[in-house]
Amino acid sequence: MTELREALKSAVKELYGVEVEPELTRPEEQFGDYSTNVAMQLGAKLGKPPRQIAEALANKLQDAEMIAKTEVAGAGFINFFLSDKALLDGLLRQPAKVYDGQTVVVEYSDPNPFKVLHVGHLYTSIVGDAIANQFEAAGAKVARVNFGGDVGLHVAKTMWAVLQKLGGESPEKLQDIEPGKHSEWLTDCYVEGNIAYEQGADAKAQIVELNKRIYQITEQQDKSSALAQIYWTTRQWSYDYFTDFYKRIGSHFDRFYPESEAVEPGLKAVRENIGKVFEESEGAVVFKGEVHNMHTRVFINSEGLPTYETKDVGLILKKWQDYHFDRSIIITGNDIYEYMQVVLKAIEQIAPELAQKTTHIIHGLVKPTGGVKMSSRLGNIIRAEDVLAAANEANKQANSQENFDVALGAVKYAFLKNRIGADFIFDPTESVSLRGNSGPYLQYAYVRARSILQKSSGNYQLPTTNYQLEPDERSLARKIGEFAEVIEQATNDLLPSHICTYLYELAQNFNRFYEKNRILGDERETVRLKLVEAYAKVLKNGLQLLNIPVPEKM
RNA sequence: GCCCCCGUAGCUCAGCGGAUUAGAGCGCUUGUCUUCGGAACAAGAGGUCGCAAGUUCAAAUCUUGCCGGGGGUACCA
Repeated sequence: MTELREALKSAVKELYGVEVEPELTRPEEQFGDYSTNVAMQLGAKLGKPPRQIAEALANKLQDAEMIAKTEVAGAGFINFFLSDKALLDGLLRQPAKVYDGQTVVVEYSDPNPFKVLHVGHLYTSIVGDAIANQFEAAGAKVARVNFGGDVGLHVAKTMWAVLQKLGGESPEKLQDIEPGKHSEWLTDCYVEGNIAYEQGADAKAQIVELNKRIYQITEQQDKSSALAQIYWTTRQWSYDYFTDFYKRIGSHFDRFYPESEAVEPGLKAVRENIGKVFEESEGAVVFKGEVHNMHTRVFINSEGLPTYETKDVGLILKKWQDYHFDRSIIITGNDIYEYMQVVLKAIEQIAPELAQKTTHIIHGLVKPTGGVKMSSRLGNIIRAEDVLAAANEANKQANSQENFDVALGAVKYAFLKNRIGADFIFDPTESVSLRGNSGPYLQYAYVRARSILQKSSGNYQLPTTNYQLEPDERSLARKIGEFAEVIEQATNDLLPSHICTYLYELAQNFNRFYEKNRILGDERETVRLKLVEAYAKVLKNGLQLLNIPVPEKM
C-alpha cells in the first residue's frame, strides 16, 4: 500500500521533521487492515512516549480519503482501517515491477545426462519454475537455465557399460535398442558401470581412461570416431528424455548448458589465477578454503582434468557472457551448500561483481511415504516419474478420476507449500485430497468460482457511488487485496511458500463467505459477483505463478 | 574434531522481531444446513515453540552454549 506509506512518511516529516521508511504490516483482521510500529521506533529516537507519537500521527491521518478510521493500540501501534472504496479499488492490484528492465538468470533442475531424473530434480524444477515466474511477474527478463554433466566420471561409467553391451565400439548396434527404452537402457548402463567401477580394478582403470577420451571428444568436437558416435547419440537420447519429462511437468528452459561447454572457460580462468587465487598441491590445483573458514577443494585434478568446481566457475562466466545478468539465482540441494560457498568464494576473487550478484538457494530432501515406489534396481532411488505416478494413482483412488493436471497440481503444491530449506515428507494421498490444504483443493475452488460466474448474468459492475460493504464482503475483499503484497514478499524472500499459504487462506475466507451469503439472485448480487470474479482471478493468477495447472473444469 | 542445515499440537507443516488467547490441515469430540457442483460451516479438546542463558520497550522469531536429527569435510557431484 504505497499511498498509505507515503502519507505516513509525510506526516512524520511534517510533525517531527524526520525521514523514516515506515514498516506496514497486515495485522489480524480485528485490529485493522494495516498496522505500523513507527511510533515505537520514533519514540526511542525522539525521546518521547510512543503512544503520544502514535496518537498524533493517527490523528493526522484520520482524514485521508482511503482511511475509514485509525486506532492506537498496545505500546504504540497505529492501526488503519481502510475505507470500503479503497478496499475495492485495491482488489486487483498487481505486484510492483521492482525488477523492471533487469535480467535475472535462474538455474535449476540440473540433471546429469546419462542418469535418471529423481525426486530431487523434480523438486528443484518445481521450485525453480515458481521462483522464475515470480521474477517475471516483478518485471524481470528471466532466463531459465539448466546445467548438466555431459562429461565426467558418471558418463565414463555409463559409456563403459554401453561398450560392454554393444560388444565394442560399434555405433551401428545402437539401432537395436528400442526407441521407447533409450533412457531406461542408459540408466541400466550407468548402474552397471558404477558397480564395475567400485568392484573391478580393471574396469576402474578402463573407466578412468574412457573419461579422458570423452573429454577429448567434446573438446575437439569429434563427431566421427566410433566412440564419438556412440557418445553423441546416447547423449542426445538423454536430452530427449529430459525434454519429454519437462514438457510433461510444464517446465521449459531457455538454455541447457552442458558441462562440456563450461570446461574451457573454467579451465582458462583457473589456470590464469594459479598463484593468485588457486595453488598447486599434490599434483592438483586447489583453492585453499581454510583462510575463509571453508573447505579446501580441488579444481583441477592430478589427471589434469577439471572437477565440477572448475566447470561451475566456467558456467558462471558463461552465464555472464550470455546474459549480463543483474541477478543470478542458483537452486540446488543443501548437500552442496559448502561446496558452492567455495566456488562462490573463488569467483569472488576472480570477478567480484559476479559473486555479488549471485544467490545460492538450497533446498532440503523430499521424503516420500505411502505408495511411492523406490527403485532398488537403481540403488534405492526414487525416480521423479514414480512420484508423479503415485500422485496420479492416489487421485484415481480418492477422487475416482484420472486427471494428470490434478495429480501434477497436487505434487507441485505439496512441494511448494513448505518453506525451502528443510526436509519434508510427501504423502501422495494427502497431496491429492480435495479437503484440506492441497493443490486440488485450490484447483477445485477455482472451478467452482468460475461455475458461479458462468451461471450469472455476467453483470458484475460496481455502482460508482455510495456503496458500502457488509462485514463478510469486507473481509473477503480485504483478503483478495493482499495478493500483490504477498507476491512482492514472496519474491523478496525467494519463498514461493508464502503464495501457497495465502491462496489457501483466501479460499478458506471465501468458503466462510459462501456458506453464509447467497450470491446469485441476492439483492447484492452485483457487488458479490464482483468479489467472486476478483477472487477467481487472484486464484488463477496465484496458481499460474506457482506453475500449477488451472483447469476450467474438473 | 571442525563447518552448515533442521528441531513449533498425536501426525504433516505455516509463522522467522511485534499485539489480550502461538496458527492451519489431517486425526479426535459436539452441533448446523433438503448444498449457487460441500471447496462445507460453527464450537471444542490438544502446545514447557528441543533445553538454558543473553540482547530488546517487545523473542517461536536475534546472539551464545548445550542436547537430538541430517549433511559436508582434496582429486564424486
